[in-house]
This record gives sequence, structure tokens and C-alpha cells, in this order.
Amino acid sequence: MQEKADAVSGERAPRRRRRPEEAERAILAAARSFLEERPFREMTVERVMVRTGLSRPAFYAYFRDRYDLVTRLLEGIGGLLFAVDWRWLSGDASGGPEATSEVLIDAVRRGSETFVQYGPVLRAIADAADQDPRVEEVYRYGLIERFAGAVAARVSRDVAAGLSPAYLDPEETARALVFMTERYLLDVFGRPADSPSSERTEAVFDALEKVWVRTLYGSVD
Amino acid sequence: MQEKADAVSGERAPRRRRRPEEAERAILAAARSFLEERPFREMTVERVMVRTGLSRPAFYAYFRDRYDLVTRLLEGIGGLLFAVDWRWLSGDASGGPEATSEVLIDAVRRGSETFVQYGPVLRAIADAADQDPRVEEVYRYGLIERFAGAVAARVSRDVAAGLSPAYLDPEETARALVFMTERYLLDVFGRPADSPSSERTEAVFDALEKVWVRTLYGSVD
DNA sequence: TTCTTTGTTGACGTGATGTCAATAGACACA
DNA sequence: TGTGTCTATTGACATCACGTCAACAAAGAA
Repeated sequence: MQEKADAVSGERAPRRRRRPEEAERAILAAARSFLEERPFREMTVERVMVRTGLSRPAFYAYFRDRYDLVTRLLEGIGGLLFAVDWRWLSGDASGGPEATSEVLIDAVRRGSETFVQYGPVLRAIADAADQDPRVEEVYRYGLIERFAGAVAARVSRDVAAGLSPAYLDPEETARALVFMTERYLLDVFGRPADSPSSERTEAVFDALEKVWVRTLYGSVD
Repeated sequence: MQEKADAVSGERAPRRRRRPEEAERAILAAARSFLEERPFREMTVERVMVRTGLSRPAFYAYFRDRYDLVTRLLEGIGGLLFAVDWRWLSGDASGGPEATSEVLIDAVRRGSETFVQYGPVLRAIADAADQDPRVEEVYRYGLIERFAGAVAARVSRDVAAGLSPAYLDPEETARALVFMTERYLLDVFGRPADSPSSERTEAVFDALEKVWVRTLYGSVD
């Protein structure tokens, strides 16, 4: 079956050659573009590589498997989420209740916007996380749990300062709020090729903000 | 390679024959027992069937594939979650704030206990849901969204009654709280062969309860 | 016993994976 | 411009899980 196509057509697909990291970037870009259109469950190595013009085996020169691929996609985004919420995470109640609520609200909205931007990729990583132990490690423990830890520290300070009620368990409350935020945002913004209206987006941000503020600081009138 | 083993040993594994639904129950039980030990990602048709004494192809006489299998596992549990929370879901604020909070607290705890009992199975279904569109349909839309809808209706009534603040969007708030509860409980109780201490269990129930009550009804002092 | 029903399985084709030896661009140097 | 080296790239292979189907054999009927 292996015909020498060029013997007839005189033409063979020219085999280009790129620099290693150029190829790697091309693969990462192809994966991102794929995930903008289709869910992770449909992402095969084959389907990603056709978008690069390289052959499927070439993939394995740069990535161990598709889980390794999404892990590296996460690297570019993970830091952002922390950076974005830094003001609230690292702060304390010194500005008083109103100012504190406001900083929290700002943090929730900025964090949410990161999800809006990278929704499909984050969704893919979350999906991959419960199919592969390595991704689970990086995402669930390296990112989500670490984030929950930072939130817990903040809650702990607010409880100590009397800003939040003492009956709140910082660790567990933080986890609950972080899980809520993650899943809700993934649900709304993580679907390929289906971005919600700006009204919906606003309503979602608003709902999240209310739950955070009312849970931690009480009323938000 | 296909040796006639009995020609030598004189013995062949006797091929038992069961009633259809007896076999089906055996497969469902095997799947449950598998999921008590290992995560869904490791569940292959082969590995389930060895626990039944039947061959792998026999599986396909009863189930279309492993996603069909977990879907049927869900059937037995789905109804429970609704039944358990019925008092709060279908109620209104007629008993006054304290009574209402108490009914909610009871609902959250009873619902959570269902997760404690069926954690690994529910976790498997949730995992399967983002690997297969049919499971997604049944779980995400048939169960979670439907549940969120019932919660939204209740929140809506509480807002109308002035028990919850008018700035809460019933639909979105309900979704946020339901997602939180689902993911948090799956995280804690969904891991095969690793059940948390009773202290942890208590702290988790408590944190969930606090977020629900403070969000919907304000302070819980 | 013989017949019929149907639960059960061996064997096959398929799709995706990950590896490896062999191939052929790109660049350095003469 | 020609020659050689390096290494990016790939065709072909072995593997694994899947889903199907024709053929087999156990249980109940006649």
C-alpha cells in the first residue's frame, strides 16, 4: 500500500524543519486553538498535530502525552490567578470592614475575569485532572489547594481581627468558597465556543461576590 | 496458541449460566465494589468483569459501555438526594427565620450524609460526566441543574417573603451554592478507600451549613 | 431424550497510544 | 559551492482497550 507518491505526482509534501522550541510553541498553540472549539475529551494527539503540519510521532519529542501537554498549558496561567488576587489574599482588616469587602469584591472579579479569558483551557485542565494523577497533582494540589490555603490564612486573620465570626473554620470555609468559585466559573466559562452574554457574566460575578462577602463579612447592604 | 486445555487437564472452567437480571445485578455490584477501591479512570470493562466470573464480552449484553454502567449506578442514588432535602426545598418561610434556618441545616446535613454513603460512586459519575456526553446529560443536567432549579425556587420564595435580601439572584445564587456543595463533598468523600475522620466530617458539614445559612439568611449566631 | 431458547464467549476489526530505527533538512566548515 | 555532521522528523510496529458477531452450550420444555 505504501506507494511512492512522488514517482507519479513528482511532488512530495516538503518536510519542513523548525527549531525545537518553535515546534513546541506551535504544538501548545494548536492545543489552545483546539480547546477553543472542542472539549478535552475529544482532544487526541493526532487531532492536535494536524494543526501544526507535523506528524503525530513528532508530538512525543516534546511532550510525554496529552496530560503533559495540558500541564504545560497551565503553567502560563497558574501564576496569574495568584497575582490577580494578591491584594486581598495578602492584606488584613486594617482598612475597616467596608474597605475590606471592597478589596475582596475586586479580587473575586479579577479572578473571575481570568477564567473568562482562559475558560476552555482551564476547563480542559480540570477535566484532565481527574483522568491523570500527574495533572491532578499539579492542578488540584499545586493550584487549587494552594489557593485555598492562602484564602484560609486570610480568613484566619479576619477572624482574629473580629471582622469575621469566630465560628467559621478558616480551612474548611476557604475550601468551600474556592471549590464553589472554581466549579461555577468553569461551568459558565469553560465551554468551548459558547461564551455567555455580558448580562449573564455580570450576574455570575455578582452572585459569587455576594456569597463570599456574606459568608465572610456578613451583610453587604 | 489456542490449546485445548481440557485435552490435557481433563478440566474446563464450568460455564455457569445465570438469569439476565441476576447477571446485571452482579455487574453493578462488581462496579460498586471496584469503585470503593479504585478511581473511575482505572475502571475498565475487563477489570469489572473479572469480579463477576463472566467474560468481558458478556458485559455488552447488559450495558452499552462503562458510561452506561455508571449511569445506571446513579439511578439508584439520584432520587435519594431529592427526597432527603425535600422538607427545605418544598417549604417556605412560614415558620420564621430560626425555624427556616434549622430546616435548611437539617437538609444540608442529610444531603451530605448521602454523599458520605455513596461518595466513591458519585465521584465516579461526576468524573464520567465530563468524559461522556450521555453521562453529562444525566448528571449535570438531569440531576445537578434540576436540583439547582429547586433550590432557586426556594430562594425565590424566601426573597419574596423578605427573609433573604432582594439583591440575591435566586438562579445564580442557587447554582453557586449547589456547585460548592457538590464539589466540596466529592472532594472529601469521593476518594476510594480513604474515609475522613469524624472530626473532619463534622467540620465539613459545619462549613457548608455556615455558607448556606449566612448567604441566604444572614447571621447564624 | 431431543428440541428450543438464549446466556455466553472466542476471535476479530478498530482507534488511539507510545516507541524506535531510519531518513533527510539545516547549518558549519572547507 | 560542496561535504559532513547533527538532530528534527517520520514510517512502521507493538500494545491496549474497545465493541461486535457468529458459534457454542446450559437450562427448561416437550
